[in-house]
Amino acid sequence: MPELPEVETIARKLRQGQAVEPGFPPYPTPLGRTVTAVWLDWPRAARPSADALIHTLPGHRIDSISRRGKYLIFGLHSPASERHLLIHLKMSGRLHVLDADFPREKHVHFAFSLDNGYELRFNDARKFGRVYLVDDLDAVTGHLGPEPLEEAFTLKVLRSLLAKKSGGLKALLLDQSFIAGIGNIYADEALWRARIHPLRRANTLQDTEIAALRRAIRAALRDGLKHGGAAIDWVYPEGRYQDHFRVYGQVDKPCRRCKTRIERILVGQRSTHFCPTCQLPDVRHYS
DNA sequence: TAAAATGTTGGGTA
DNA sequence: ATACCCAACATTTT
Repeated sequence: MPELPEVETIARKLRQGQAVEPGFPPYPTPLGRTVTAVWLDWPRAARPSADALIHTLPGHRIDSISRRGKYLIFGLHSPASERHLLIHLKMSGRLHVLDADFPREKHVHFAFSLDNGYELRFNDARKFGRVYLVDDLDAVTGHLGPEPLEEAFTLKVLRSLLAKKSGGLKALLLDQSFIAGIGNIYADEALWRARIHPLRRANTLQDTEIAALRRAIRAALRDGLKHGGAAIDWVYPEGRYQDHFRVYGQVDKPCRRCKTRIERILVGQRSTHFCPTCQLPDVRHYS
């Protein structure tokens, strides 16, 4: 579900003890708290296993909350070695910190009891989400491409990444090993900002287009972050970025640059929205 | 009722 | 190896 801006927003709110979603009460930050017990009712989501989480996690203190790509990372205090709890929200995952006395909602599948009477709960209606307990972070996040908002994501880096790929750009932007954190919304928004057609082949971009794409990706993600992410429906009912979409879900609405009606096509089973005028396909270079 | 949904993975094919 | 397609995962919502 959530993409980079939404996951980053969740990480920030968890660190600060702010309600992740409207209607939920504030809570003390889980930072510095020790996990005292693990409850779960959907073992298939646990990696390497439900047993590993239940037996290993209690006693560990949460020392940091961060993000890599769309993964939330809880850094655990572990004198001997590094240890991390990672959560991928996939399509419908939500995180709440609530008083342990507060009844667990229907779709809560993991509850991490903390030493202050609160629980970190993973609510996941579609059950696509995953929870990992690992020593080596790279075992989970090692395959991810660069973080698009970091300094290291330079024009040079993007240029060399694109040069190796001959497929269409939309599919490539959704590939987490290419760039980490972009999903269906921000891929479409970035391509519109860059004025590049979603089916344009990656290795046919001119240098000015590569620069535009890099700026567009960063601008779309930053804009999303600025608005607290996008709330599409019940899945992530927080954020206002949905009020600023240029193309995502804007079928038949006028393009804000040229007034052409926004179109929707299917690319690799995913809805793809674009302006057929501003993002004109270059007949020599698109698939 | 059918279709679609902010995501990933694994299998098959060329 | 790369690209591309499809099914699968499981549930809710329109």
